[in-house]
Amino acid sequence: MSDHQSEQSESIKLAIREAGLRATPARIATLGLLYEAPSPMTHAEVAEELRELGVDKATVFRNLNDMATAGILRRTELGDRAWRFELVTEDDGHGSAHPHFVCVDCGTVSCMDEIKLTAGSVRLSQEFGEVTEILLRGHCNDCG
Amino acid sequence: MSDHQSEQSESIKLAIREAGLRATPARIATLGLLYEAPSPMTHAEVAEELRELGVDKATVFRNLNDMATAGILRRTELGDRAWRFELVTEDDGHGSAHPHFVCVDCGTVSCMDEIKLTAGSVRLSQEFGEVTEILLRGHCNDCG
DNA sequence: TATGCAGATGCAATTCAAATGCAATTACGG
DNA sequence: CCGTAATTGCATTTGAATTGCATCTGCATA
Repeated sequence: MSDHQSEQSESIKLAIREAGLRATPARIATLGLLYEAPSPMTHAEVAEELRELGVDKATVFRNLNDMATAGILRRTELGDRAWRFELVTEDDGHGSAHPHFVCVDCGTVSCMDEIKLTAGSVRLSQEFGEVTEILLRGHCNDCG
Repeated sequence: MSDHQSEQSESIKLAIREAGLRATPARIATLGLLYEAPSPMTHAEVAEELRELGVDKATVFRNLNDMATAGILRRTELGDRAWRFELVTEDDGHGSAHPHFVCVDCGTVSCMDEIKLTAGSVRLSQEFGEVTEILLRGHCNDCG
């Protein structure tokens, strides 16, 4: 028991450093937030939460982008012209075409490990290039 | 032979009016453009093309949005914070899931009319919700 | 064919997320 | 504990997208 908080905090710091970035309070708080969040958060949402900690908007923006670039976060755009960020967990790291379902209403991202293209489609898709991501977007059951 | 141009122009006008909008030069030109386009165009791209005709940016923006709302155009967001528009054709039996390939390097968007999910995947995807868009992202052949 | 007007347009101004420049601050390897 | 490069705060800038408003115009009607 006892120090869940600091344990989590420690592993968060670790993750940040492993990504080649410094473990600053703003970044730790950001990851802590996203860890609790049930769905991806926007720049603005994170900034709002961190403002009371005295963290500047621009810092939040830079951190989210930097951590996304570093691979700790996933950055998605759901069609409302606002970037959303969520933690990238180890178990969704698998390499190539990795299908996700994104609800354009609530922003929830679900992994669809079983979804596949037809064999013919896979062949056809190779004529366009190397597919690294498959994204299905729509309205999730919770949002109707 | 002869007046292909005006024939097309006429059917375009028809389509606009059927959607409950007025067939103005700007709209006719917009649809003409999208008719030729091999893949969806952004607000900016259309505006750029129509500028030489003396059409204002704002007008292009409003028209694209209006025609999308009216159902003549399909408006999609491919993850790069730019709305893209393409004609909705009758034979778009795939009114819903219409696959696109987006090159994450050069931003080129291609239509993938033939790409399909396996039947099992379609069933599985319905457990998540109503899929309105299928997006494949990756590196196109030109970008390596 | 002439006419009225709701719908459409052009232009300017505004909005708002996102990006940037720079000086001050801070994490952290040594 | 220090030095330095990364990070931050604050102000400013960018840039696509949207809006307000006065002026036009497509087109339904007489």
